[in-house]
Amino acid sequence: MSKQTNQTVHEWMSLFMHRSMRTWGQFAKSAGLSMPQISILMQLHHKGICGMSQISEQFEISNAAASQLAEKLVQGGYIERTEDPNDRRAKVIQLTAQGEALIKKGAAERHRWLDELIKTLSASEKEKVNQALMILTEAAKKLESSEK
Amino acid sequence: MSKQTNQTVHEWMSLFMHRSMRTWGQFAKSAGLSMPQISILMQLHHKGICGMSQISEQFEISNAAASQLAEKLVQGGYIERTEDPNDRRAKVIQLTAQGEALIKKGAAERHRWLDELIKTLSASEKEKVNQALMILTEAAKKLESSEK
DNA sequence: GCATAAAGTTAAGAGAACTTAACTAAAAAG
DNA sequence: CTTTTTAGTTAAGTTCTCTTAACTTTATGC
Repeated sequence: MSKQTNQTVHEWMSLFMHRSMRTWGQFAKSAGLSMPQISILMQLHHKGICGMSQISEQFEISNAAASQLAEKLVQGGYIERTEDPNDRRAKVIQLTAQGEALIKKGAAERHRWLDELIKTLSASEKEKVNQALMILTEAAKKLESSEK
Repeated sequence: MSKQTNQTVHEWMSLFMHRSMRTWGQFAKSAGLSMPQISILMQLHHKGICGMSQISEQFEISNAAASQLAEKLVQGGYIERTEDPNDRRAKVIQLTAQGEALIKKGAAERHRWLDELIKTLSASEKEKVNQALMILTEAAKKLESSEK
């Protein structure tokens, strides 16, 4: 049964990923940003606030590269870069209101397809999907916090 | 209730996307390929076979760009480019065995996290997730075929 | 305190992905 | 059959990312 579930999850994931990656690429282009830039904004949306080193670790790029990407995002008004009060060598970055708005808009575009999908479901199917994804989200959050 | 389901789906999706995008980036780097290159391989994995024009449309790049990317993938042995027998102007590309293997390996790496996630679920939770994702996958396939 | 390590920035240059423009070859239109 | 359109490639040049190396500033180890 577990084998079965893995299979189902993988299939859904492939389908979903394929679609989402294209959508993000198109959105990035329309916003005039590159994928690496969008990725950093997404990371900040997810984490809230981040040190520069965390960025370079997460994306496996050098500090220099992270610094340069951040600089462009600061120039564009998407993020704010401030000194870490606990360690004056370190800088922390976070989304500005503009950056937050951009990511939300991108998410909304990606959501459109899912919403279309959900519309085609019956009420009981919706309920099943709802429950299942709540279970998965909960489990993912637990796993993530235990990883750290 | 529909509102609720949308909300749940969006939350799961954000979490999942954030993780998957990083994983793909890391995989691409470890394979010595760029994201655009990996994206094309994924597209081919999904569609099976593709004309050049379809590539440039899907990724919203010029024909020239698609052609250059394809050339590199041919050089690398990941795809095969042949003349379309129905239209000798056109070329079609498809994954080689090597390209197929690469994409499968990447998928497997991304699946690892999901499998960990599923392991933490109870049997009844697994069953719920299984059913729900089967519903979604089915709906997505229907939607996709009706779009064309 | 002084040497060493760590966080980040800057500069220079390599490499990749685009674009436009010019071109080749085949199909469609007339 | 000639003209025009379509599919794709090639070339030149631009922009962006990323790396290494040199540097600044702050923290840490002894």
